[in-house]
Amino acid sequence: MPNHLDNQLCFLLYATSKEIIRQYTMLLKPYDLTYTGYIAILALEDDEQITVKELGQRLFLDSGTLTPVLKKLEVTGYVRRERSKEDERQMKIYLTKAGIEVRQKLPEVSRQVMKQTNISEQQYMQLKNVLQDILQSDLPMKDEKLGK
Amino acid sequence: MPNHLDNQLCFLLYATSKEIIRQYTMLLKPYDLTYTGYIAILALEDDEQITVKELGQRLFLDSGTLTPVLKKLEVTGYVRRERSKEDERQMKIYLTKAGIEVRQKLPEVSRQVMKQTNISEQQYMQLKNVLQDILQSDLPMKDEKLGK
DNA sequence: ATCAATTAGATTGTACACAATTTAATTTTA
DNA sequence: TAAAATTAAATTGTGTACAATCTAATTGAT
Repeated sequence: MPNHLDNQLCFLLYATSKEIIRQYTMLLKPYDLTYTGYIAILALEDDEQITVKELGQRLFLDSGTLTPVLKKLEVTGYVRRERSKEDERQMKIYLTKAGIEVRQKLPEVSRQVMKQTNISEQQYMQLKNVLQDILQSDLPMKDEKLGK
Repeated sequence: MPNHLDNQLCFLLYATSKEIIRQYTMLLKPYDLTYTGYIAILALEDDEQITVKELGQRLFLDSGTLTPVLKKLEVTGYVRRERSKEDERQMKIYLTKAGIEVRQKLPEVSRQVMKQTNISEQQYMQLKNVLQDILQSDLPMKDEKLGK
């Protein structure tokens, strides 16, 4: 880690996040899942039907990212997508039986990656707390010109 | 933050990293810089000529990502790229005068983003230490099948 | 010196990420 | 209630990421 990047917290976050996601990506390949598909499946409850919008809020992703991911998960057989009858604009997303089954195996993947990072329980909690703080410190959105 | 993602440290890292990079991206637009271009410029020293490979090691990026970024920085006028005379395979990258100038303005961008995240000095240091630990805990590479 | 291995960077292909636009459906309002 | 505004999802366009392949240059081993 060199020179001016030394004190860049953002760069550390960015690089660490990428490294860890690479670990997940490798371990998820046998399930035919990418990291994005993985978090989408984790975000769905067993008997829940949610819209793309709500899923996007949980994952901090928009329809531009989610639509192709969900289409691929549908082809793979882990989710189904159905036009809502109450509001035809909405797509209802839900896990298939295969989706529920694969999700049960996923905690093992996560455990394995965490083991590799080799961080202590204390560090884990510190990290979690700080990150949650930052994420909740509602940062400005792209159209957030004038203060509310 | 919902259900099974609750305890996912990786997801927190991923989401926080994206949010902060979004802040940078907005503030970097006036300089015609993306976040990737920004870290590339930060990684270059004033009178240094480094290869794409070495820059990639500093940034955890490969030539597939860096080549187009560096070409764009060249068009914008912040860096120059020259074939090395000692080894024609290598490209030597270095900052132009404009690149050196813009880099001097960049700490202000970083300061502004950090201010928005609103984390304490103590949290900043905690975060930095843990992330450095993880990043240095050399995680397996893609071809790292057999030990050692 | 020659041919095989290695290396650097570029290119290709796949998969996000996200802004901006589009389309269709729903809601609001005059 | 008809037109205007809003909304949800999809689409389009740009810019990463990264694996895999390719090309050209260099190094190594005979």
